[in-house]
Amino acid sequence: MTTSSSGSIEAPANSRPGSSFSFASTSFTDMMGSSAAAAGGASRYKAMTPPSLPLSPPPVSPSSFFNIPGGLNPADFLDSPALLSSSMFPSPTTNAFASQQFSWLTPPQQQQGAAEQGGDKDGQRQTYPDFSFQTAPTTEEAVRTTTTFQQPPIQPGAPLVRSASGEDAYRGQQQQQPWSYQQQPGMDAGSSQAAYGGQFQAAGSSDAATEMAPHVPASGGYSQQQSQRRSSDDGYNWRKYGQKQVKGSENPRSYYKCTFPSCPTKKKVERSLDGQITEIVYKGTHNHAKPQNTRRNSSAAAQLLQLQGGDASGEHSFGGTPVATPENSSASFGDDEAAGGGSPRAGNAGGDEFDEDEPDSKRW
DNA sequence: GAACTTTGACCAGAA
DNA sequence: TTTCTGGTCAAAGTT
Repeated sequence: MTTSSSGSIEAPANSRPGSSFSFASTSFTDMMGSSAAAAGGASRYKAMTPPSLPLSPPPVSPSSFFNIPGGLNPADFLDSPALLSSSMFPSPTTNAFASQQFSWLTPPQQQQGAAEQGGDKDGQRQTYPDFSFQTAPTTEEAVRTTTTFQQPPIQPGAPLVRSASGEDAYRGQQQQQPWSYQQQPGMDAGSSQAAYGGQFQAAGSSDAATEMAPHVPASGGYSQQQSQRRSSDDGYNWRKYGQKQVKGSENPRSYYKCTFPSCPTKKKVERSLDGQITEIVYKGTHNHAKPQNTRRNSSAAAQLLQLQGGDASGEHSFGGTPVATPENSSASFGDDEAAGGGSPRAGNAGGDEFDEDEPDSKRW
């Protein structure tokens, strides 16, 4: 079984360019990975919390990453109902935005069923441009998770690209739109995604969030280089072992292996020329728990949960909906970049770090 | 010195 | 069989 997801959030068409943003969601598969599997794979969760509450404030340095009109308090912006409006986030029940952006997608479980029924030829890959959790794989068979990032949000008519391998994925569109946030060159999608959609989780089995973990530039000067070097933000450690220029795509594809001994999990990451992640494909499942006592497993998620009214252990709920715990998930938030270099503001809810950013944590 | 990235070369499967 | 392509290896360089 294969799970994948991708998604995007876009601001209402009439929103102000400076205050709107879009982001491509990560699959956050790991959020559901082990836990869901452990639970029998029957659980399905949906992120109810809007991605509007980044664990960290927007990058301090000027950037097109997130433009906030002058005079607009970022905090206010984050609290703005507009950011939480249904027009920007999928309905928890329909997975569709008010604009019906994702009306085309099939709920994960349905897709799974479809795959089982032959809906998906190989039955191995599906793309869920929504933010709902999916049942984690229950077998050891290779699981491939695709996370497709898009610069502009998925448009209703966006072309669905099917790769030679039969993988479906929405590719990031090259053309940029005024209302789309622009990721800083060199800043991986994780940063942006985490910043604006860290809470969103899609299902999967592995740790899809990898590249998307919240390496939000720390106010104290987060190392962008570090951010790029570290390929994993999903709680697992990855080692890049190859890079290829895939024919038919101008984006180089990088290959990563889980560094855990004997762990067969691999992932492919495609980045656009400007460094934005356009696709992530996971292959295999981790045969180990996420490394602990690592910054990767930082408590960003925990804090997030706390912010959401949950706690860092046990079952949490976003807006009343149970979600994977930081422990069992490799949600994008809570990784290296996020925790370690990236988002100290993630707080120390679950750990011992980020003290220097406590002010930020409190602020947020 | 360990861990990681980079990058050219190699290998295997598909056309 | 040959060619093409994706995936992987491994040495060298970097952090």
